[in-house]
Amino acid sequence: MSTISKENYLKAIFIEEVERNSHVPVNILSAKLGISQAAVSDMSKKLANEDLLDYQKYKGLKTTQKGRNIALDIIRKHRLWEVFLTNTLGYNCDEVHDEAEMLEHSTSTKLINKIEEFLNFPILDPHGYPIPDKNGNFPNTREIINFSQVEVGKFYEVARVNDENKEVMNYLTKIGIVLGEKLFIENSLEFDKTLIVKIRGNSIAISSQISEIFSVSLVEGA
Amino acid sequence: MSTISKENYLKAIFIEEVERNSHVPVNILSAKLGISQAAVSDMSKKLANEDLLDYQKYKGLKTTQKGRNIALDIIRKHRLWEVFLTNTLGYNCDEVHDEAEMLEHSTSTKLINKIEEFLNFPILDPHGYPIPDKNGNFPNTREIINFSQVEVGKFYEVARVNDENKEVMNYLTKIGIVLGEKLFIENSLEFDKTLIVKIRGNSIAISSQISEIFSVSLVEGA
DNA sequence: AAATAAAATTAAGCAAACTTAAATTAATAA
DNA sequence: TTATTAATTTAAGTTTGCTTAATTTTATTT
Ligand SMILES: [Mn+2]
Ligand SMILES: [Mn+2]
Ligand SMILES: [Mn+2]
Ligand SMILES: [Mn+2]
Repeated sequence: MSTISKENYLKAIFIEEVERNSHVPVNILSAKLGISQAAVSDMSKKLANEDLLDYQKYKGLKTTQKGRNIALDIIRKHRLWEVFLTNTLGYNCDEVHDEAEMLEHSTSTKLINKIEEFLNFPILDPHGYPIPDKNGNFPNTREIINFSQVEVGKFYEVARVNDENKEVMNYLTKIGIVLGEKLFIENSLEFDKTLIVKIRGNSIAISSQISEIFSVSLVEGA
Repeated sequence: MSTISKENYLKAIFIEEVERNSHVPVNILSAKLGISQAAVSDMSKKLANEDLLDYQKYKGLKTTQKGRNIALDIIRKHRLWEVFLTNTLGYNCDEVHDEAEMLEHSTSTKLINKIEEFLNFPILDPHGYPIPDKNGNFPNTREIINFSQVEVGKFYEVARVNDENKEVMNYLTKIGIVLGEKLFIENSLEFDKTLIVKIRGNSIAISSQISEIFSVSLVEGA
């Protein structure tokens, strides 16, 4: 049986396994969910018994096809709610994540399909993450790279911003890193990978830690 | 702490205590929530300890001011969601109750206030129940009476239909008892209180059991 | 008023989802 | 390779919200 807790586990595991392209260590998930490792270990066994996780002791966690279907369903609900809150109700995009984190578990398939239609089938959420369709398929989107991978002398556009930490989001917004914003890479400092970036006419420095948490797409011939 | 379970208890108790105008017996709540009497008895103690219920052994249940505030908040969320599902997303009104029953527990104050504004501050839900405002006050509405109280020879308009039983709702819809429908009381059978009603040009019989589950308002000088 | 029935409570137990502490396994470093 | 550290699992215990069964209280009949 699927519960709120299990849905949160499956979603977090799926997102993490895709990013790492391999099994997710228990301690990573534990930190991400803010739940003890013992509890994660316990729950993993249960999810594996329900054929939702591929799990062997000490080998980390990965969703099965069945588990992935649930994860994608929750991700779809989460991201569509975020669009609804932003576009229809006028939320700021740093205020939608926590609401969506709750709503995603109280939303029937019928309801989310109606919301999707009402919103005119958006393909990206307010932070730039892609929204799976009702069959769990992601839309085709522009190629994006993490900001730490940019090259000096090129133009980029902010394409995706991490949405899980409000403090971080606020900081990014303050320095002008918001979805769709254009920027030019002026320089990269050798010793610590700090990037000097021209954005809205100002030159600012962006530390390597900050660079990790947002992504951009290349603006051709700019 | 307020949980989904406690919210459901408080809402059900409040609605029932208002209808009865007195404390709610444990067995009634038990039946209404589909939970054993033992569990209700247990939970009542906990809610009373949190000063949410006025409860003494064997004396039945009633919300305190504090409990009533929570109940009204949940009722407000429930009914506003029902309006949203019906008016904005095109649900039939017999399909909204179960969805709202879930959503009501995953909705922040901020969110429901935005929804209310988006819907232009409706005062009735799709079944004719009044929606409390953000201070927990009910709107002024037309006087309504239960259909079992109507008088022969008068015109009425359907003003409220029970929304908790889908089967019942479907039946009512089938015989034409839908919100706003006009009807004329032709006769009342002495022995079993069956009412003969002219509705949409047809005369139909409505049993006393059916009469109990919807309400009407008098149409003056019709 | 006593007997019976109904309602409510108490008792005992269970499953879910956590916790902390102890034990075990795996990874890393000397 | 052995010692140390880090990651993971197991064990034991808690809280919430239920269950059924037994007991007690209250209400209804006779
Ligand atoms: Mn989010
Ligand atoms: Mn969630
Ligand atoms: Mn309802
Ligand atoms: Mn509910």
